[in-house]
Amino acid sequence: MKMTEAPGVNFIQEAVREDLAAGRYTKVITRFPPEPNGYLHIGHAKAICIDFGIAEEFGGLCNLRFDDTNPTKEEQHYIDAIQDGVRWLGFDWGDRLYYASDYFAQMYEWAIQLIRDGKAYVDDQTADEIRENRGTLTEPGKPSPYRDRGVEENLDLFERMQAGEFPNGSRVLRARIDMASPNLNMRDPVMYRILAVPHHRTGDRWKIYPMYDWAHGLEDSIERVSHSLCSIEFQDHRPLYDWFLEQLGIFHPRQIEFARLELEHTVLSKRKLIQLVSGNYVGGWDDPRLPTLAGLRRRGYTPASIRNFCDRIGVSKAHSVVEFALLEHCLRDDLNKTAPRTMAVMRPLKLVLTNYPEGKVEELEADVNPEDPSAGRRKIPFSRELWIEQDDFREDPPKKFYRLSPGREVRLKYAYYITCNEVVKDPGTGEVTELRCMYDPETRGGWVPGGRKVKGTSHWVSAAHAARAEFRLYDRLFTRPNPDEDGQFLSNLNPQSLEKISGFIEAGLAGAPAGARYQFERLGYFCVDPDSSPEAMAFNRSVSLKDTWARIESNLKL
RNA sequence: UGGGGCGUCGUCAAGCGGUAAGACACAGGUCUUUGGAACCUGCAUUCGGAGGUUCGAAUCCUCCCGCCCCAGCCA
Repeated sequence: MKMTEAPGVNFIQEAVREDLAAGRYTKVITRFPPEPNGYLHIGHAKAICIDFGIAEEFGGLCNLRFDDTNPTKEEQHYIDAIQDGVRWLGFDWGDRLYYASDYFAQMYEWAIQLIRDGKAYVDDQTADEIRENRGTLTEPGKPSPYRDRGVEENLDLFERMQAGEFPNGSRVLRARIDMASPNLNMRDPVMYRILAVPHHRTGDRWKIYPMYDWAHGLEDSIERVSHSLCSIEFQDHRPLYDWFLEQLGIFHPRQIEFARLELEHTVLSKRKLIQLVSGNYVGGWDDPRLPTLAGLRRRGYTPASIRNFCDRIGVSKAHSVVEFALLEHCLRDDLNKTAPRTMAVMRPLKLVLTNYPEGKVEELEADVNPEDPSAGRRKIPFSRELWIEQDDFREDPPKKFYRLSPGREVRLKYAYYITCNEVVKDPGTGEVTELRCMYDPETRGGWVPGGRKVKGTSHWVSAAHAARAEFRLYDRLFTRPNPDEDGQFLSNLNPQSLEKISGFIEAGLAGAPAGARYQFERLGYFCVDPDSSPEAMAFNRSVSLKDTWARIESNLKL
């Protein structure tokens, strides 16, 4: 890594810095405010990194606040899962765990204040009427017939809304702002709706629930949040956010918006993710092909790699779609330094060393991680019959193919030089079923005293010692970079996004705990899936190693 | 066509009037018991377009073009 990288100050850091310098705020408080109605995904990870990152950078604090203002969609188990996800990502909110629902009483008081000031009114129009009278993008809205109701009547009606006297949806409380505003959000937005349904935290205490625009700024204000960071679609809501705070004359946080993350070949909208899960297009919220935190975690992504990714994509207001390759790079970068190496064969081809004594077993030594000498060495059993990768042999090798072929000598990693003498085929299909080779006893460990070089090195496992294992190979979930480009994202699913194959692992790996990560040499990074057992190990391929040969070969074909 | 926002390399993204950072990707090379990693080299005479201001413009002004968001009693 070069040290020429600029300090990198994004526009939010700049704004916070200025606010502090100007004395507008004395302490930086941010918040991550998920609604507990779904699972966290990598887009949330970006927001989490920004929210907690800004707080930390300026010596402040970040609140974890559940924005639980809509009991029809929210559930306790989402609250648990979200906390688990934030913690896993590596962030700590300490004792700053808050709920919007804890502020409902205060919000109610403030609503009464606005009614008294003539700045809010109860509207008896139906939802359809409200929509029709809101006007359009080019035409102003029409005032509600109830807009000029007297203060006492509004007060009475509002109290009775909360008392449960009216059916759901029959009335709303609206802010009295400007029905002709070019910003639709300012055309007398709804503050409360009647929703006599039990809330997962407040039970049946409330018959009315606050809307986002009314509630969010108040929540921020109550918590003395200095900088309320959110995504770009809330820009149009900022005038309203500010309006409520001004009318109430309470502590006024600053809302700053940034572009949300989009990733190629996947979807990050709650709605689409739900469709994938409930339609059984994937195995669940933690399907390793999903960009959910649970999915990435099961796939083998490390928290550090995701944080690093969020760091590298930067923060701006420009609509951006990041290539998947960057996320993969961040994972490889992390795992290369930390993952223990081991050998596994995904697509086995039998190899017999004809001059190696039958029944003999040697213990050979190998690095656990060549990038990290402190990781030590490990022992691997070697014997006469081995499994190697089918891809490592070509009967008729193309140009630049350095691996094994008839008459050619290659190295078995950490073991011996071998030469292929005979190719055994299935007489029926012509398929290569076995390679018969000779090893050079002088090359033990994979070195040759004189310096005779060999161009290829293959990984292998001893047939007598290896354990069977399942490998789950994942590919992009969608074939198109922008899956919903045609509005038909479900029809753009990649039918080859999951391939399960059976191969061999070093025996010592059986029994490795779920979540354990390894590099299978020359193949990629894998992690133990939770549905493994010592007798039936299953490994998820987190990401492959870069494959130069595959690139050369595909360039040759072009 | 109302309002808001955004347009700098294939993808992100610095740049804040003084003569286009960096990362990923890609291409070539060195090295190598992972065709991995590491290392080296190359990769925007140009910043959506056109005018203008200026000794000097990606940065300032004007007009134009394109993309995104907003008409939930969702957040």
